[in-house]
Amino acid sequence: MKKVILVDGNNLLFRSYYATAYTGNVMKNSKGFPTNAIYGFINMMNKIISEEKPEYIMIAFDKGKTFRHDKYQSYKDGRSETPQELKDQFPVAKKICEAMGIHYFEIDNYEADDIIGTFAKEVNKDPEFVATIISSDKDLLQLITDEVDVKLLKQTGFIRMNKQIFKETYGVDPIGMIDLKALMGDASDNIPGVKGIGEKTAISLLSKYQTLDNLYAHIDEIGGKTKEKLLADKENAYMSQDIATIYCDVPINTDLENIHYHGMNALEYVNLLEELEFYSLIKKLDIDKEMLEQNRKIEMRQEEVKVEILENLLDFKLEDDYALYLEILGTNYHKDKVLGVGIYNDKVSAFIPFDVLKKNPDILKTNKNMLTYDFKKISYIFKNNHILLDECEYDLMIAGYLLNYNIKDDISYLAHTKDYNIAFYDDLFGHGAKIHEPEIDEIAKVCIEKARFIYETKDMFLNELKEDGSLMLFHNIEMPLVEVLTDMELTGIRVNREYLEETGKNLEIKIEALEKEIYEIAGCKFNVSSPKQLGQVLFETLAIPYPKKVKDNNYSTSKEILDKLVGTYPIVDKILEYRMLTKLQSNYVVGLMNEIMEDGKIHTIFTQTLTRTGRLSSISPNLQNIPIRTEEGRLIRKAFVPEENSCILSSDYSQIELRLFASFANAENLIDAFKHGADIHAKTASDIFGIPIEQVDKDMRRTAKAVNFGILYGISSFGLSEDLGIDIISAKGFIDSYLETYPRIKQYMQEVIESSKEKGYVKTIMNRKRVIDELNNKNYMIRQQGERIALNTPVQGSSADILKKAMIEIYQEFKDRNLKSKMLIQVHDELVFNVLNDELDTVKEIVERIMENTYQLNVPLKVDIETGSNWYEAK
DNA sequence: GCAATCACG
DNA sequence: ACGTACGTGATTGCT
Repeated sequence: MKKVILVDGNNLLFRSYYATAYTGNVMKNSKGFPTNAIYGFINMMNKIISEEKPEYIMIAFDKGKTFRHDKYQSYKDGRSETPQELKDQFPVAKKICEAMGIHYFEIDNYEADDIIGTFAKEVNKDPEFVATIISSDKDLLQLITDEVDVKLLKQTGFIRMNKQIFKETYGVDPIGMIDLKALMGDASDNIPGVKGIGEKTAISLLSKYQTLDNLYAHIDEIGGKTKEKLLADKENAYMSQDIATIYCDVPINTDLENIHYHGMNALEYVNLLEELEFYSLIKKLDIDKEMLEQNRKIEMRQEEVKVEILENLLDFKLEDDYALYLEILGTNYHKDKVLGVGIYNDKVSAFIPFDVLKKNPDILKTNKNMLTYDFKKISYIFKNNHILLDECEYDLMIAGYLLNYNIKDDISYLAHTKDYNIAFYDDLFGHGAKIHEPEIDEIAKVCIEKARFIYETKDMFLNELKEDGSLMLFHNIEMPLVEVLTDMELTGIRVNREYLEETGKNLEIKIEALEKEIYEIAGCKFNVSSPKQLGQVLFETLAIPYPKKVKDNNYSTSKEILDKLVGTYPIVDKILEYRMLTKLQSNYVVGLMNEIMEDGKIHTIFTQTLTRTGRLSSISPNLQNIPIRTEEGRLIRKAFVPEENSCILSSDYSQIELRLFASFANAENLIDAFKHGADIHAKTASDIFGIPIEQVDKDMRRTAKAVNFGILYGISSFGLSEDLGIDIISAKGFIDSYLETYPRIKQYMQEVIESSKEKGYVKTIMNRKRVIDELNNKNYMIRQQGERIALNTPVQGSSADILKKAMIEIYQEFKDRNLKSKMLIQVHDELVFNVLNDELDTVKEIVERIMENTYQLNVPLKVDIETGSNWYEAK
């Protein structure tokens, strides 16, 4: 059997276009050429090829007005005009087909359907062949035969329609589809059919009379209104039949050997992908990259860099500001091998291998300005290896981040957006397990290219920052923060390994016991950590009623669901406990122990250029999500201990986000409450329930607290009801009551949404700008999400701004006063320090003063400070 | 490599 | 009728 694939090209492109176009922002390359339909099209074609493994394949496209228009001028009337952005993509898609090695057909006056029909007919003639048609258009189902089936594309996935399934679904043979349409018409193609006859009647008529001809031959057997309708529209019925019939004799060469699939022309294909800027697709290709590189025309805007590898530094001197790029082998600069640095300015274009640099640790202390990409990485590595370094006032990674570019470790992504064609890191060095060290010449070249990119684009990026009004943020917050974070990363936090080991053993015992109990109740052994297996055991084997509507035939076993079953089914309690304990074990006991370095400390990396709000993130390991909400989890914090003669001090802002929100909205009522140091959730409860604050009970306070949180996130009655476990109506009641009580908040929220929609972005108090594409989206849900982002970002982002500013000032004051205490960790609204015992009072005073006063608002900022002999005690 | 889950603010 | 609170990271199971 030889497999033939017949693809409806028009259908695929339309689907791909509309699959993403509803966002209102069609994907384009940097030249502004729309690419979204092609992107989806390529992915779909790759999928088809990998799934079907065809020996023969062709794609058909529509061309010109079809013969159907001549016969029936209203054919396809009422369809909206094809958007120009989609039209533009057709010619390129055809080029892609050619490059992929797939023959495409377009014949004037015929639709893709007809071409496919013609090939299907050919396949039917030759018993050696079978065919599969790919489309989401049900019209093509009429072509189904014993040799031809249809892969009917759905929103997700597909249905394979063959003769048998078709008959079961529609009650007639596939060819009967035509007569079905003749009777019921087709609104999408504006085929009239018989007026007043729909799918139900049409199917029942045809299952009795099989064909249109036969039906009219026995018209007298039919009674009443149906007969009248059939007779009145007989002409339309036959005309519709004609139009609905796919024409299977298009004048083309149907020799199947012409559509034999031999695979792509890699060179041509990659050149096209490059033009389209589909770098991710290029990377996925499994081809000989070197051969390709040599063959393909590289249109680098830049001329080749000069590459000088310095094995000794006798003649090396830097007399001007310079860009420096440091390359490592991997993604974790705390652990991975350092390869060397590329250095570039108008006079120098050189690479210094790291071992050479280590032997000359003062060669880069020039008192000129250094320009960088990821200054924190450089400064960490230099300081860790006792290499002196110059001041840095410009880091491209941070500039790009503030400008809303998508920043990755690999500078090449940013470079490509500015037409610098620098090799991607993964292509040169590999990824994950396949990582390897290339020849030094290659490393040197790419490293210098990166330095040149930094050097040459500095003024341009600074200008962009200036236009956005973010220069202050850049110079006064983010750049100075680098040194603070470097110091925190270098310092690290001491960890009690024995304590973790002990905890791990205890957990192990409890987990094993629980496992046994769970198997016993379930009556079988299974992997409790597998949501799939667990779902089956709970809701099928044990037949526990599923508390929510079943989605996609899949049971969720999330905490949210299981919590509803707690107390009723003992196994559920045990599973939740099992989950909690295994989480502690794998993530916090084993996970943290693996991250302890030789000095007995954990050194996290603070990612400064990732979050969309301005917060930091913490990786390898994440020290911003150490448990605290449950006692068992919280005990993990006992493993984080101070140095000699020191204690742990934790200082966290009380309700900073709510204070900011009240301040921005100028909600006097709330601001006053904060000024008087009231319990803000109790105060809110008193206001929305309209009772004196003394009468607020626990439950009311809890409700008010949830509403306060909800407001910060851009509340919805559904979300609140889920959170509180109440019905949506009551939740809506609370929200309405809140907004009535605080009309300023309501007004502020409306203003934020309005202005953000107009501008397309929001800003924080320190002019951190977040572009929100979702705001003017055509899709309601996405627009709503944009509005929530617009409401939340100024709050979350300003809070981040303030804490960053405080960190810089605290760091500076420690330095100025020669304190030995150290800032260790930042957790969004909290700072953790190692404090020398004899510095405790001083540090407390500094931290509290700076955090509370670093930024003046019309609400006070308050911090709570605790100390202890470990992080657990400092609560 | 992705989805599900759950840890934090 | 939709599908639902903002921002993160690590581990596990599974394709």
